[in-house]
Amino acid sequence: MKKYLLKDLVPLSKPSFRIDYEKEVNPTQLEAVSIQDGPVLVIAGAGSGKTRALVYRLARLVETGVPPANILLLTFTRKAAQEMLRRAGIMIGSQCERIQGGTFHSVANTFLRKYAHLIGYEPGFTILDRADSEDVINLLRTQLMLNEKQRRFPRKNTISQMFSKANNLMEPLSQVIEREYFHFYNDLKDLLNLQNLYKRYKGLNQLMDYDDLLLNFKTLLEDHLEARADISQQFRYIMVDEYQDTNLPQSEIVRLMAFKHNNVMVVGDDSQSIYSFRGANFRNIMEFPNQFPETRIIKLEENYRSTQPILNVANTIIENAREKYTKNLFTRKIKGPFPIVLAAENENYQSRFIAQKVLELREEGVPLNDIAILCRAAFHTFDLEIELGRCNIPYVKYGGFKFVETAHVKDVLAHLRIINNPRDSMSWNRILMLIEKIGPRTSRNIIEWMFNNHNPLNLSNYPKKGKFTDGIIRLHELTVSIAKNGLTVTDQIGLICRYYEPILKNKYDDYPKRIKDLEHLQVITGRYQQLERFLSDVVLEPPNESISGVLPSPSDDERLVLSTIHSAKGLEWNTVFIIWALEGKFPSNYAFNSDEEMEEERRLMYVAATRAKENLFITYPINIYDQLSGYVLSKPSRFIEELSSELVESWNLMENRENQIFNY
DNA sequence: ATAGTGGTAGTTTTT
DNA sequence: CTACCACTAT
Repeated sequence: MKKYLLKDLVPLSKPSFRIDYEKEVNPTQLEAVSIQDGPVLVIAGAGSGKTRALVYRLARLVETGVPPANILLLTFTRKAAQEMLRRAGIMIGSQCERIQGGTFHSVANTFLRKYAHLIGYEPGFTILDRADSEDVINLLRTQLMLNEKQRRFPRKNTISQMFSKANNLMEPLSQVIEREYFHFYNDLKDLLNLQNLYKRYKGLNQLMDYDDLLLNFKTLLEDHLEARADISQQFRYIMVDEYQDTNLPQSEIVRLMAFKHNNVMVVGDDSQSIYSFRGANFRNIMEFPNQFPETRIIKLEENYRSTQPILNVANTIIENAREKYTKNLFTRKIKGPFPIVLAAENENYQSRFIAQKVLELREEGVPLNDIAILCRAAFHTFDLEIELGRCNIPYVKYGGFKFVETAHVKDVLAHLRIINNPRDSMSWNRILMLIEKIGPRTSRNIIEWMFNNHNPLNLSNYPKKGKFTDGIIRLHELTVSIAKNGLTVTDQIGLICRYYEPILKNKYDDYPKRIKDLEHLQVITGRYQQLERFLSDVVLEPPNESISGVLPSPSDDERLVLSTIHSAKGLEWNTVFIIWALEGKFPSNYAFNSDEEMEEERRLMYVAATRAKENLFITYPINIYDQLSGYVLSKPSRFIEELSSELVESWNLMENRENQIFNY
């Protein structure tokens, strides 16, 4: 008798997917992708396809029937979130856009406005960026007359860093000062006083700084069960990218948001932790399984990005770390050019080398936007930018000063802020001081008068007259005209600019450039219907490009990338140049105080090196006089000195009449 | 008393 | 390029 084999039943519970996950991701990635419930920790080395894993998991969750609105994706920038959602959307169709995504700060902002009343705030509160909060601190410091003392009181940005460190580590200020700012320990009393005053000021004026967004959100979740339950139910699946760079308040927020279900997947790489100045600690990632007991841990170690010679360099850099990390990268791309280390005589030679090499690479077919110049600090590229300008090489710069941080843009924004939040006396102060004959004293008098007895927006009644009276009346007319209903944000900015332009021309010699910036700002507002949304976004998700990149034709998309290493996180290029690999620059002078900081510099170098796919150039100028330390810097970065000659090729720069570069 | 100005020194990394 | 201080002008 013939036997006929009956196949196993296809289990009903196994849904059929449109995407063939087995084919699209490797077995380890698949494991991460297909876990649906419970806490998961993915340790993902550089270039190991962690974004891919996240994107496929998003798609898979949606395919199994999880409503997109119930998924939250927390990333470092909104751009990263949007990119992942876009990719997931392409695979499975449109509904992915309903997945919520963004930074901790932007999610906190959304819910703090929704539940503002629960923690004693109005939904229209103003968010302070770093410069704003420094301004407030400065104002209060002057009022306490702390800067008139004989002894040296810390500067405003130092104070703000102290406060922020205390918030992000959730430690008392005294402890932070004792450990990291011991030389100011004598001022502890005044600093504590100032800290209290600062808190009170923010409460009275409906202000929150970056840290408040996190801490107030955490408090909201802790103290208000109904809010916590709402939020936890809404986000039944939470994913967090770059988990090694989250700090204590952030990990608490994750824990609280997930309290109903514990469906949390975090992805990170302990050897890429580069934000300890913001309170992040790479050991936190190891704490995750303690916070969520049933955690499954998955390690992604195969690198799909770089060639073996580049990985050899990267692995060596990280192997020399004091503390051992959890993995070692390998790749199947065995062959590739050796990374090149190049010493230049001075900074300008370094710049000229890069410009020339970039043009050569372009000739060979590498598009400009597949080449990046990475630096430790944004100002390290100043000389290079001049050289690129001379050679007509278009570029974008990421990191460093942003255009929303420039004085003229802040001035205009301050006028908008008082419409949205009339109690924001920091912005009032800023715009009043722009009026002629109004300085700190008069500004303070006016603000006190406004808040004590009168409607803040009715400025023109200010009883005291002076040379400034005309100016006050004009400001009042402006506030009335922009507060009218039915105006778009763009209209409002237009009115402000008309009022502000004469002031601007008076204040700056380079006003034509600044007027262009303001026009650019007006264009950006075209996307916004709500003033409040615009004001939050400007602080939380500012256009990442620095000033210099904004102006030259943005339509031209083939541009060389200049970026700080911090801003290069998560990105990759065919060719990467790491510049200023010099003791004192990279590692930075500031890192010589402690081992921990030096180790972070090392991880920074690791991050930089692992951005490269094919070509890696590490360059440094020698014999540079550093005004800051008073030393001549001439030692190549320790991270480069450690690399043996089998790992890298050394080049020397020589000049001949044609300025050609020869292999040494 | 308060506003405005000019000179000098110090400049990391980001939400 | 900005912060801070000292000085001058009103």
